[in-house]
Amino acid sequence: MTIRDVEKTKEKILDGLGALLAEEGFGALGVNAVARRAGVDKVLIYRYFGGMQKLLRTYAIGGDFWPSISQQAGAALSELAGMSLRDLSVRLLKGHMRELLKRPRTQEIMRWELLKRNELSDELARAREQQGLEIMQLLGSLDDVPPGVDLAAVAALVHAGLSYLVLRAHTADDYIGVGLNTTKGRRRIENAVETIIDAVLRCHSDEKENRK
Amino acid sequence: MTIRDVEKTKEKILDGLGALLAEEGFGALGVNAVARRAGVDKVLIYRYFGGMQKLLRTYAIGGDFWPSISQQAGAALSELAGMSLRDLSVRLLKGHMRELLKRPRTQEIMRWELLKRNELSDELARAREQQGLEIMQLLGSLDDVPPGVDLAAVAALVHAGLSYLVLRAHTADDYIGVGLNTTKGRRRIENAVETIIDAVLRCHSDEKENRK
DNA sequence: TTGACATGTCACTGGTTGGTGACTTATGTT
DNA sequence: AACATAAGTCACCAACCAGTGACATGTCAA
Repeated sequence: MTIRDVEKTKEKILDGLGALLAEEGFGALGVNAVARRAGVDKVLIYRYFGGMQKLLRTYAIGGDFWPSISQQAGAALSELAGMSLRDLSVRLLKGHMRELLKRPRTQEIMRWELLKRNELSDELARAREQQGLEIMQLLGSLDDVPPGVDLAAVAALVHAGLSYLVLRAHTADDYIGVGLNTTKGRRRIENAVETIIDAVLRCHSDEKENRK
Repeated sequence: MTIRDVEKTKEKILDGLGALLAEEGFGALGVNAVARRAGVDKVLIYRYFGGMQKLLRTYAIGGDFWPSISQQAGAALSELAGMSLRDLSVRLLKGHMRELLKRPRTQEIMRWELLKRNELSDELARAREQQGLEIMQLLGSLDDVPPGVDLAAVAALVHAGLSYLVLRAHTADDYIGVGLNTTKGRRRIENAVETIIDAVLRCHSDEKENRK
């Protein structure tokens, strides 16, 4: 009765998984649920993907979930070369938040990544880690990195903070008095990023002697 | 045959839930699993707690999950009064990470909080938010907050970053090249906190004019 | 001691899960 | 036209799930 088109069916399955993930979260995931949502017999999931695990892998690896460096920066890679370390850092961090806000499915995958360690989570982490390192390489190549500042650690901390605040916005409205779901709150967060980057990149003297 | 002690049984159930949560994560949660783990008939969960939902609420609200302010600061409240804004901020943030690292069940609750919004997640968020505001009040009362710096937003960002890195350590080993499960990596993160706080609290001048 | 009730055990339901084998039917090749 | 194979449907399995009713038994008050 139905048209027989493998690619189309595969697509339906992946779309169904994505929709289910975005709307219900991964708590609702399962072969039956995905098949039902995709309007497809679940046996096809086994035949085409080899089971739920591999389907998830195909989905998470293949999709357009992870914004590229230029997407995060909001500019072509060629333009980035001329920027100052400060501008580049701020652009990338702000862009990270902005892009992540636009991608509910990516958020869902990130939430899912926090749960349980397995081969897939490791694979996702590896891919993401590589991009992070590329970005740090880009930043580190600039010559005005202040001495005594562990830029990677600072960037990791701020980057992680932005990620968490975006993920947290899904289930909470405020974080230490900062609104997570208002434009005002988001601007406060963006300004905090600027404040931190500006301060760290400028005030680097007497960092060492002060610590001990 | 068995001793009949309601309180003991309730405790067994809550302990079972906690152990299950810490070891398997909330993916494995359920009336049957908890009852099995606690060595108790599941019907008692319904009788004593009114179902899984309310059991979870009792668990999450009642337990010693959220470190107090003095726990985070690693000092009595009375001692905190004399500290500088810089020292207090650093102590609280570092303490937050340290305490969170020691509490796998709290981590699990936090992961769970990210998933789905409901009455319980709202209640947890409210309680946590209140403590966060208390801390900010404590910090804000000090008179050396630099003008033009949104301390709450900066604190929220760093606090969120530490939280995310701790949660992430469960399923990944690195974050932008920073080790999450090594003492060296944790020290880098702690130093980054210091770097940021130091820089933000000291370099506040010409913040405004520079932005535009 | 008797009776009432709280405490805990057991068995069962209806529904869902992941997974598999058998089946029908369309498609494309010879 | 005959055929092999791929595409999709269907029925079924054992295991698990949440939830409930019936029952046995310990505890305590009258």
